Amino acid sequence: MEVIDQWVAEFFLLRQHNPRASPINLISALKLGDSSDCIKLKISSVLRDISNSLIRGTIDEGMLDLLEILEKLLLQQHSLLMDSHKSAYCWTATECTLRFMWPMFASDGLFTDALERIWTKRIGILKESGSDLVTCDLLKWESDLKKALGDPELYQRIRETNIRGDQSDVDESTRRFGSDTIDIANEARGEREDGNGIGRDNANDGEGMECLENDGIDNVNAADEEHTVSAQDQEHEPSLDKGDEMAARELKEYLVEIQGHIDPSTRQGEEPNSAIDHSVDVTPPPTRVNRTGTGCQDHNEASDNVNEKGSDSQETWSSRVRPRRPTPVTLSVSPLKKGGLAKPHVRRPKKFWKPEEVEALREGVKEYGKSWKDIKNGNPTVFAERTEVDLKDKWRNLVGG
DNA sequence: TTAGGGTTAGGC
DNA sequence: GCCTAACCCTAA
Repeated sequence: MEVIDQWVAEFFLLRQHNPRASPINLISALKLGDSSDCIKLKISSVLRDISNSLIRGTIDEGMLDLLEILEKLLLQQHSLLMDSHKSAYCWTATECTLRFMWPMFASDGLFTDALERIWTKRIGILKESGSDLVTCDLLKWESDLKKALGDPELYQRIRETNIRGDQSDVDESTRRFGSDTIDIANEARGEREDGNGIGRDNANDGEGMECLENDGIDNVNAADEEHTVSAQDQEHEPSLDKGDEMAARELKEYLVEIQGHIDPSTRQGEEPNSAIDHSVDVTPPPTRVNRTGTGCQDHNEASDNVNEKGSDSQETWSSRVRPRRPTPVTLSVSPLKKGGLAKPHVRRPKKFWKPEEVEALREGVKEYGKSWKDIKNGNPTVFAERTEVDLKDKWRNLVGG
């Protein structure tokens, strides 16, 4: 019976795209056991909930605790960390920082505090422990966010390209695309489609937003999400607070259960330890800052965040910002057929082969034959700026073919 | 992923 | 205009 329950749970996790529905409910109802597979399934359900929270903008820093605990649990089971787990951590950390960028400025201090609290202290500890949660993307975000502190132009650019879309200034046809939904969902699935995540950004993403190696939070379908959330927002807006409150409570209870796997002394009904429950109050003062006419827009006033304290009646900020794209990384080789070039049919600048490249190619052919991919992978430094096709073409020239 | 034909750009 | 090297496209 438990096997069937697992199937049902897996099906639910794979198919449900409603950010307002918590998969934890079903997992709990099915009364799954504590086997390794079941725990992974439960972890997946938590990741799905975090994904939903990101989509809805209801993420808070307590999620970072949760994700860190999940990593410990997986380590205990000698299981590998899922990419979606790492991505969730990166996005959550970034989201919890970005929310302080709008409408405030760096000089207001809250952004600085968030940098110190999340990136310097929390992630600093992870770095020291060699955590797998510290990914390339996370480090790039850290670099950019800290750089933005002393660079008003970068601060402004990040702020403008990562805030949530406007709900009042845009016309009806574009409103839905201004929502977090499509972007988050695109991010989640897009990189599976185009490999390197290149060339799929909208105009706001600007130059260089090219790198995303992870596969995002699993199972999110952009079209479904977009449709679902829009419809849900329209149909159920009056009950948002109550529903979110329940989801927050479910998630917290679930956290206790998961933590129990790590620390048997922690059991259902007990309060999570302080490491879990010390999520900060990220609700900024209720006063509004005048808009500056930078193209940034006013945002949805409806509060949909009960994970943050005091959000019942006052506006919160988590619904305004969310991580959008990984930080800029310039590829050394343009992807030829994946839309990575600004315009189609723009040729790469001609780059003549250096003698050491030719020599490495000769050696590579001796070792691997005409397996251009292996040759390139066998000498990634020398061939950093060459594609497999380049290698093939050069060899053709060399042998006079 | 690879092979092979086509295109482009620069030198002569 | 021809040759060459590098880049691009497409079929298998």
